[in-house]
This record gives sequence, structure tokens and C-alpha cells, in this order.
Amino acid sequence: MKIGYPCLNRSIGCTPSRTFRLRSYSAERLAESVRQNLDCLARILQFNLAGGLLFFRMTSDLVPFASHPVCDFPWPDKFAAEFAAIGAFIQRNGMRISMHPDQFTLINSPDPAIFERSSAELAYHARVLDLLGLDLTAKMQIHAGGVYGDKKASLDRFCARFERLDVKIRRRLVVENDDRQYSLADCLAVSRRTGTPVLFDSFHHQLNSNGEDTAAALRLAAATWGKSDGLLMVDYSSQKKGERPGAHAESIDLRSFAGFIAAGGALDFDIMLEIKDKEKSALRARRFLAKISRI
DNA sequence: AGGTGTCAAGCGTCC
DNA sequence: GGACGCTTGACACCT
Repeated sequence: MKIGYPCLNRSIGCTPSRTFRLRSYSAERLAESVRQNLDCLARILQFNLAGGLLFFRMTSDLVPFASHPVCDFPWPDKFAAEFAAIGAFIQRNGMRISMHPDQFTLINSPDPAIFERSSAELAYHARVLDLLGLDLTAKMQIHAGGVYGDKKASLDRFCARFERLDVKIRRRLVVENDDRQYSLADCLAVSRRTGTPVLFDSFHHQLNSNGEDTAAALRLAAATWGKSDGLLMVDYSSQKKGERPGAHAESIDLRSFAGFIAAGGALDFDIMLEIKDKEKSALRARRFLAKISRI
């Protein structure tokens, strides 16, 4: 069981997602941003190693505008050495990496242009993981997408479009249950048809499920991960008290977390903590898991 | 230096 | 048909 947090670290005073406005694009600006982002990413990974946090979600903003037509800068060549060094660090220390292309990445959109842009965005993410030299346990998670007034047709379109994606994308893509539209059961159906593993989001499952309890849900999702995919990935967060359902808590509630871990029984999986205070809660969760000998 | 409006990208909801 | 939330950080421009 590895534990981690997404994208940013609030303790070390750098950001791996420096960007700039599209209208101020230049190759120099892009190169400078990528250089600083990679430097910061390396620092975050060192911080994580020191704290025993071996799971990390890398930001999609590492290379700004990477899949945008404006980007004519050959960043994979220019930064090959930096990527390779970070990748070697990750592998040497037994770390695991995920990425989460954001809400604009929709492979089931009825609009072919949106599919093409999404495909380019996924290709960028896969390129980053490949440049790092990571094996196929490093995944990219997306949601099933929009419903567009016809859920069955939209799921069919997801599966058809999946087959059209480059193998470099397909082999790293996993589908995550969302909080409104596509539940765990929907994602499992996609998995049966495409072979793509299902990433289980426990918080989304609380808001949108077909009644499976946590133990059953974890086992169903875990069964979709093959040997080369690695352990099941789980997104975990908790409800912010007094806020609308779905709002992420400020810091981890260790009692709820303990209950979740207990529900998993002997099943092993890796946990991404989607909690606002990021590494602080991840460190607390790690200490808790160490205390109960799960790490 | 600090404050604020805005930012590549889409969907769904609400009016 | 348009505004807004999602979820949130960081830029860019303002004072």
C-alpha cells in the first residue's frame, strides 16, 4: 500500500505548474516554465521520499500548452535528460505515479474535434510518462465523460473511441467513477468491453453508486487491474462539514480513514488522498498506516 | 506589495 | 440562449 497526494506541495515553496497566458506564448517562455516545473517536481519527489509518500499524481500543467497548436517547442527532446533523471529517481525509490487529464478531456464527446483534442491531450500525458521511462503501472485517469442525453449511446461511443486511441494511450488509461453520471457499475461495464482498469473513487462512490458497500466496491474495482497494471488505485477524500455534498475536506479525518482501510480488509491497493491540505494529510495518513502495520 | 479579474479546453444545471 | 459551478492555482494587470 502506497499513499500520496495530487499535484502540488504546500510546504516546500515551489510550484510544478507554472504557466502563463496564451497570448504571451513564446518558445523561451515555455522552455523556462518547463525547466522550473521539472525542478520543482524533483524537489517534491525528494520531499515525498523523505516522508515515505511513495505515490504521487503529477500535474497536467508540467508542460503548459503541450497539446495546443501554438506549442511548436520540441520539449520532449530539449528536456529528455531531465525527464530521464526524474524517472530514474522514481524507479530507484519504488515510487508510483499517476496523472489526471482534466475535465476537457472527453473521448466520448459527439463532437469529433473534441475527441481529437482530447486524444492529443492524452498523447501528451502518455509522452511524459514514457519520457520518465515508467512501466505500465503509471496510469492516466479520466472519467467516462458526458451523457449527452443518451447514456447508453454515450458509453458505446466511449468504448468505440477507446479502440481508436493510440496504444501508448490505451495501455495507460484507466477510467474513474464520477460523482454524478457514471458510477462504479458503469465503469465496470466499460472495463469489460475495453479491458481498461477501473480506478475507484471512494468519495464519488458515496455520492453516486448502485449500492455496493465499500468492501464489495474495492474488490470489484481491484479485479479489473491486470498484472502489468499494478495494484488498484483508489482516490480517497472526505466531505467538508457544512458544505455542499462533494466539497473536499480541508484536512483528513483519521477516524473515517481508519474505517475505510478496515473495510478494505486484506486487499492491497494504493491511495491518492484528495484533501485540500495535500502533503500534510498524506503524512498523517502514512503515520497511521505505519502504526497499524499496513505500510 | 497586495488585490482582483481572468485564464485553452466542456458538460450539466438553472434561469 | 446565457451565466455559472465544477475545483482551484497562478498569471497579469491594477492600484
